[in-house]
Amino acid sequence: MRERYEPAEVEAAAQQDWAAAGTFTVREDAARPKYYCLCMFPYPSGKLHMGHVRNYTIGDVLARFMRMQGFNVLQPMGWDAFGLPAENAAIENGVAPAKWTRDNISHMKRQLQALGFGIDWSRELATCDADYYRWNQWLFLRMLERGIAYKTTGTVNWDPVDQTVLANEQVIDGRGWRTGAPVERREIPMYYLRITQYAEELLGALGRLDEWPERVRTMQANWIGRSEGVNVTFPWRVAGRAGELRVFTTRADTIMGVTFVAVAPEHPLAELAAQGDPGVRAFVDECRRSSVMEADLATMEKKGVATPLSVTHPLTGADVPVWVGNYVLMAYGEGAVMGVPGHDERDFAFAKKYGLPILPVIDVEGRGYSTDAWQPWYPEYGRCVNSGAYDGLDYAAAVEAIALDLESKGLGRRQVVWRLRDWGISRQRYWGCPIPIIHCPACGDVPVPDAELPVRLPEDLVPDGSGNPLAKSKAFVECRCPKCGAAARRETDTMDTFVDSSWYFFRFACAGNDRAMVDGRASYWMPVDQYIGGIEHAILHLLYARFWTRVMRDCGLTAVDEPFRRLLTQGMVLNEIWFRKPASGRIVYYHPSEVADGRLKADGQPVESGGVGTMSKSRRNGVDPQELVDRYGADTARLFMMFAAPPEHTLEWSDEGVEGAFRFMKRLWKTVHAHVQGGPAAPVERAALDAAQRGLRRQAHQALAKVGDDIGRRRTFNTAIAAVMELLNAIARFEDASPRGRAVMQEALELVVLMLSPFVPHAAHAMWRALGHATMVVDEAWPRPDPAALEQATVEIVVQVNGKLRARVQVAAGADEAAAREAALADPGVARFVAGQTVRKLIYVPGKLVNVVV
RNA sequence: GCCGGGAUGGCGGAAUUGGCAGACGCAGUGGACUCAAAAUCCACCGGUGGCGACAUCGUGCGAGUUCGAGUCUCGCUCCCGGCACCA
Repeated sequence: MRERYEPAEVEAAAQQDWAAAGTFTVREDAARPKYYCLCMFPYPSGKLHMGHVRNYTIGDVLARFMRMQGFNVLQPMGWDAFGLPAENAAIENGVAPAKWTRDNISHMKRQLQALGFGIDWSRELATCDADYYRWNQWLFLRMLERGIAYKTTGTVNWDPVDQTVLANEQVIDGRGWRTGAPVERREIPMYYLRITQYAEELLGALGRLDEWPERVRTMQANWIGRSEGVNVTFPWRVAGRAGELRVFTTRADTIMGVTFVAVAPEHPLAELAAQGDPGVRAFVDECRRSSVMEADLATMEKKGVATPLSVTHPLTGADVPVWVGNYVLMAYGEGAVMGVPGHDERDFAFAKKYGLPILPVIDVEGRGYSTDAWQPWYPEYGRCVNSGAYDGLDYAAAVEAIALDLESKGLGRRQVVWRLRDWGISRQRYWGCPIPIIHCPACGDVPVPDAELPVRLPEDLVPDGSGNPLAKSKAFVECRCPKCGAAARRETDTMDTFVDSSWYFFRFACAGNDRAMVDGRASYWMPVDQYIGGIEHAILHLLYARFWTRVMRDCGLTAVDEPFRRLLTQGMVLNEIWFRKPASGRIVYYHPSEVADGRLKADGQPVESGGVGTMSKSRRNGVDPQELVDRYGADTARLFMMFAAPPEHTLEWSDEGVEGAFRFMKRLWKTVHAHVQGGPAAPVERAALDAAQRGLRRQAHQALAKVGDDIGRRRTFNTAIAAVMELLNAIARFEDASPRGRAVMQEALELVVLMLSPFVPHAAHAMWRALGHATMVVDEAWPRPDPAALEQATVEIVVQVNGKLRARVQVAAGADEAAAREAALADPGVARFVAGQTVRKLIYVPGKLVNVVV
């Protein structure tokens, strides 16, 4: 063992030893309990960022810890390799997305290896490989057969200059990101997956995901959005035509307060009205031109237009005018609402603006209602008034009575409506998984036969920003109809990349099978025991994966329905933001390393602080993990990230903090070095130790118990590391070169190395060898705390008088209340506060505390 | 607007079941070593009063429950995140 800690040398040697032994290559083994530890796979954007390092360090610590607990641990890694950035890079640099992606993968793989993650690389996959995405296509065809996948028209953002479809993130302030042209809405045919069919199950099962963060479960529940209500029919008749307008409402109790109905601009009734009314036509067309994004819709002014149509109130028979409103969403419920201005804020505003009558029909605890101005309590539940037969009923009774009456007339039924919508997976993009459909002029849309899968994506195309290069590739598009053999066109849309990430965890478990999507190996490994990734995937990715897994289950491919048993969402990595705002021109950002005490090092002039924020290229506050590893080694980088904050919190970058972690590594190394210079130590003779030796031994075993609990149960890696630091501080104070002292020292250092080995595996590997072991520390079992070491003859208890801390006294370990009372009252510090008063009561918490109440 | 989470020293954070507030680290201060600096080591490090022992206040604000509250209850303030014209 060298005296100096040389991370580069230590880390290369450890990695070589692991590789030579095939340490992380795992096989299914029915005799051992399995543990599948998975981190969300990265998008190969170029190089690793700090968020990756944090994510994969958390996973690696858990994987190594569980391995030491005796589990057969699988920790795989792959690449979420399809997506828009590869096309953008192609547009900028003229490089094919395939080459760009694969170059990035090989670079990032080397970086991951340098960080020492215990990954089974034999299972690596990239979603852009045909032997992966062929199974996307295969399962898509099964979904078509089962009616889970279907085709219908959908709305997209259309850039009229580039003649291309834009993703939502390519629309900036309603304009195309490259052309600046106002974006239009377009209706085009797209494929959808019927996730709504699984809404009830996806929502219900959230309750059983008790090892997921509450936050994520709530977010998913809100997203799925279950509403119970009544679907009400308003019949209409106009110029010889008749029909029924349906609306959904959760407030059937207010139905007697309906003074208008409003339909979405895309609603068939709006179209009908527009045919005979230029005013309505103009309004509907205006709505169509506005943004497709709902966030924008929400902030738009509420506007509407009256139509010449009216409908019949299902209970009163009154005529109710039909309006078209821009605030009515076609995609939710029936695309139409009943207007109850008395008790709905939007309807109230709408009625005020257009002079529609406002009729209060709910009385809330006798509070006075005025139609002059909206009051926040107007939508509260109460008793029906102005409602004929329903007067006096409360919310539940009124809904019940009204639903029954509507049902008996055939003009309504109770209904559950979901906010969740079906998943549109068609993307008019090149770099994605081709949708395996052939369009035949005679046979229509024909699925590609299984035997012809995969439909391979040509890898030599270079997008130029206008349209989808696939559509321009004759070799790809032109084909024969599988049914009739006639000339046909291949579908050029590709799948949403969320499809790729919805089942990759199954594929890791049965890598390399070219005959089936999954096999028996997947039933050994699945479900994933611990999944780790960013909170930004709390809704879409995790919901799609839960859905896709259920589809696989219903296709008989797996018995699992929840893919991820336990979920950890790690916080983001933040850094300081510094900038200057010139009088004219754009804000200039400075890297925190260029700034000291609020001044730019280069010119000594002040810069403005933007607080802390996520590391990003645009704000120039990123820290490159590579520089960190080059300078301090992977172990220090890993240690700092795990120590600086609990895994779910945001982590503020601190160069000083990294220095602190490095200092700790050097101190630990030096301590081990100094110890092993003394030659081999004898085994600990438990019975023959003096007080100081027993003390260190107790601290070591206490730390061991805490660290095991912190990693295994609490996942508070920061406190685990703090406990080891505390132990090392105690070790440093322990100066005892006697044979017995050296034996205790040897044991304590071995425990430190074992406890730290999940965090700093390379240094632990070297120090374990230095401490005299032929084995690799990575193969060691997690030690059990020795109960004998934890025993104490006396314990310190705190003494309070009236709840205020007044003294600490030593009592025998198993002391009863009488003994504790005696010791407490005998203490002079306590006596001072008790003197002259009567002890009314005495609380004793054994081994901890006495509270004297006077 | 609705839902969720949070607020503890100069900073990141700890206090796990209602029982010693501030573990551990960073920054800072003083000292040792050094010609000097870096590195390293030692000590101190919430406020106020006191030479000191010690006392006293202190976990966003206001109440409450309790022998005892950072932790529980009620009411506020502010911050962060999610959803958001969802009928």
